[in-house]
Amino acid sequence: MSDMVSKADRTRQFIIEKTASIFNERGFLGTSLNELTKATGLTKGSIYGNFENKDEVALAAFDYNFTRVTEFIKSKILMFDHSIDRLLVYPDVYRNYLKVPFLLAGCPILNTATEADDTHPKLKEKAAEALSFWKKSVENQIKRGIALGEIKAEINPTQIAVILIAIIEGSFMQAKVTGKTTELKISMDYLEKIILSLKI
Amino acid sequence: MSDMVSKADRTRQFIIEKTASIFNERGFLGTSLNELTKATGLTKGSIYGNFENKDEVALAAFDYNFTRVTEFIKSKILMFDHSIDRLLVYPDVYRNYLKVPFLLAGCPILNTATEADDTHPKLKEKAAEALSFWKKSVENQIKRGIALGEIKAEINPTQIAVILIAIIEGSFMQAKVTGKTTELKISMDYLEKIILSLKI
DNA sequence: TCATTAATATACCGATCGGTATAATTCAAA
DNA sequence: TTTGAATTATACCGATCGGTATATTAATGA
Repeated sequence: MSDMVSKADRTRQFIIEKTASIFNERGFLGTSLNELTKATGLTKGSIYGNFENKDEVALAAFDYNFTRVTEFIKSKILMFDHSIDRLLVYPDVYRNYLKVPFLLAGCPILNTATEADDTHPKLKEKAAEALSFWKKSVENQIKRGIALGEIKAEINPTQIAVILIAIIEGSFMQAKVTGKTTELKISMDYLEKIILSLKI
Repeated sequence: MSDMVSKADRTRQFIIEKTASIFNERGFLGTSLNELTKATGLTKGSIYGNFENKDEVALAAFDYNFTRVTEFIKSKILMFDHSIDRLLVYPDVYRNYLKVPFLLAGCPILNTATEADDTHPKLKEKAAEALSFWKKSVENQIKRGIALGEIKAEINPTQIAVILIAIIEGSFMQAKVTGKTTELKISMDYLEKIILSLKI
């Protein structure tokens, strides 16, 4: 064994990477196994040798999609020290979502949540966990700002987190369906003002 | 002919009414013709005698769903004269979405937009038109308020409309996926403050 | 090098998909 | 009451769905 990573592990990862964007773009029901074989160049048997069923591929793909966005945001956030600058990363990233390849098909949470909420409990649960993680991250960022004396102490972290997420997701949907970035720009300008108003 | 409405017209309407909520809840791909026959008690031949294909049923169902929400909101709005009171109808309705049967499965625009944006151009177009209509309605309500001296003249109607829609849709998604109304309550409280801040 | 196992490909399964041709039925007007 | 048209039901189509048993190939350790 050369590197402690089995062939199967690598193939599994390969399948996830090649299909994740398809799941995000077309949804669970909109993605057939045939498309998975086309995207990977593998056969059905090969895919089912690495995953139990379509569900398992979709769940892994969601994790991959969400992690990609999360890591991207995280790397941008870590470029700043001040809590306000860190929070401003959100409007900055989503304002330019056309330039972020893996955001072009939309936010994985929004896409998954709306498709799965009444049809696919396991994917819904994934979306719920991801949403909770995002909310917690924003809350912690705000709490950090308060602790460092950068953000007003009377600010309610949960409230700001919920509003921030709502504005991003809601305007993201508008942008996707209208095909224009006007609404997104308006919303991100507004979100910036909210964030700046937190400053002490 | 008894009432100028043909049997076919009535059957067509019957099919729409019986299937609209299914399309909204399960999506276009998630709704099979078998489910349509079960929901209506009609057969496939009967459905295809009144609609050209599944697309046409789904498009009609979307119109029906959207009209229901629109009419509901409109009736509430017309109970008030003051522009601020009228705008407050939005947070009031969505805050209590659990009590509005046809909102339980989610907002038709959000559901349709996220499923169709990369897969179903015709449905996407419907969602885009509906969104545009909603935005225009809010804008007009604000313009009316400005004209009547009820809303500050420096307010940008488009901006407020976009933000209002974003907050509603974004927090609605959170509510649906978490199964809790906490986020919705927080967001609607915040939206109320925004609306009240428009007052002269 | 050889045997063993892990990984992939082939070929197929029953079920369901959306859709349709045609037959049976119901309806409205004469 | 009869007739022609409008409406609905029956029975079926080919295609595709997710999934699997089995054969083939490739990688691994002795």
